[in-house]
Amino acid sequence: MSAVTLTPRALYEEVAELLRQRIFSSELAPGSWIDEMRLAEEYGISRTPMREALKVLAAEGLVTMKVRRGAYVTEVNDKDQRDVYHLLALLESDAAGVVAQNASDAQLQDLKALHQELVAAVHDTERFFDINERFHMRLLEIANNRWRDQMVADLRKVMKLNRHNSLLKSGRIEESLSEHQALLDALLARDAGASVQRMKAHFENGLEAAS
Amino acid sequence: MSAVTLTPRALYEEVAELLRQRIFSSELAPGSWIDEMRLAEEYGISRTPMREALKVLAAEGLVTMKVRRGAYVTEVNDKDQRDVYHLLALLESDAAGVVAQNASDAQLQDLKALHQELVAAVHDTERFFDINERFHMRLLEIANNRWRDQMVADLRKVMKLNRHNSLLKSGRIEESLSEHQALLDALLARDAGASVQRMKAHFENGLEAAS
DNA sequence: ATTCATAATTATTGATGCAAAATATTATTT
DNA sequence: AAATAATATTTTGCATCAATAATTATGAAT
Repeated sequence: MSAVTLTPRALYEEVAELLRQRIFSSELAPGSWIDEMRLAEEYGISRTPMREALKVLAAEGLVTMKVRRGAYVTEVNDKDQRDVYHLLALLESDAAGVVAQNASDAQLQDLKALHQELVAAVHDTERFFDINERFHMRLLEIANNRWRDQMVADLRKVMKLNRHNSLLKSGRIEESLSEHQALLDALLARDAGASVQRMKAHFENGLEAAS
Repeated sequence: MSAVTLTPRALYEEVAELLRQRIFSSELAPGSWIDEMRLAEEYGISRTPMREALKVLAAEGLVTMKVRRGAYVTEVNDKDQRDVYHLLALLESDAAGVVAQNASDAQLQDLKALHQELVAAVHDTERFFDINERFHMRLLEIANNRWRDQMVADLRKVMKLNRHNSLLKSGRIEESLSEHQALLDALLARDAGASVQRMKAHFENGLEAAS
């Protein structure tokens, strides 16, 4: 009869997540106006948590607020796409350098294990993307800078706004894998400079593929 | 007699700015609970815009929301301080590299002019800090990446939380000036690599001084 | 006397209502 | 017929109100 605490997160957090889904699925198209009242009714909630959710998304860069004109889904043009990519490359390659220098042997082995999972999933696209994401996240986690984690998370969300989505096109799996291998080698050799360069190269190739 | 309400910003934006001031002045101390009702009464507003303002600050990292426990001023320990500094150095030094490569001659002259103002203000601490800030902002503006601008702005706000505040201690004005000079030289020579290194050095020295 | 449970108080979170502002539409005048 | 002004409708934004959850204090039982 346990009346479970049905409030793991606040309502506005819950709503923010729902809105993210609809934005990423292009159900809410970039540039389009967000009818907060309509959505609130649809979800069966009031406008207050809806507006708070919109402000959270605005902080993440997914929506932009115009004074007295409400919320709009952020439009990312090609330049924005490149700019965000540039920053992701910068932040993650720096993280790679930090990991090469400071990670424990156990942590490096952890990354190696993840990479081997990646190799095994080379023919399962879905799974490959998933593990790839986990590899990058694990690396950031080891780099141990919560402020960077937050920024990378936000940038990755913005990245998903673009139609040529994907930090990884399906045609690029083999190349991506060999780039990962090269990165892992540099990390295991504890070569910070090489790790930074390899990660940067990994992103630059990714951007080219996305254009 | 035009009592124009002239709403440049929404009320919650206005309130957010007021709260920032009180946080930076340590009137609202790190770790302390923010009594939203009391503050709303004090400002003579309702709790709705106050709560929206708090969510904006939460997005910036200045306050942290705890579920069903309200808002707390973010505590930044020494590691956080170093982490944020590290990211600022990374982002701004990258910006310096971009400027060295892509800025127009007129834009570089603009920076040079600002630097000369800086030299002239060497004995006016207040003014020196102000112009220094403008130099960094101008450089970012020229680097022309709005996502980075947003991140740097947020990081600088968080930086101000710490008691050993200052991206620039007053005892370090002369050193800081010569570092700026070296940076400017690299920029004018359009040497991207050197520009990155000089900016990074500038920050690393700053961190040392702050510890 | 100490611990556990229950009740009360306090503060956050969600809903509803109202006013102001902006935009669009219609009517009137040139 | 076109342009400008006025009105009406739509929507944001702020305030008030109600309910839920958490913490603290008090009382009872071991």
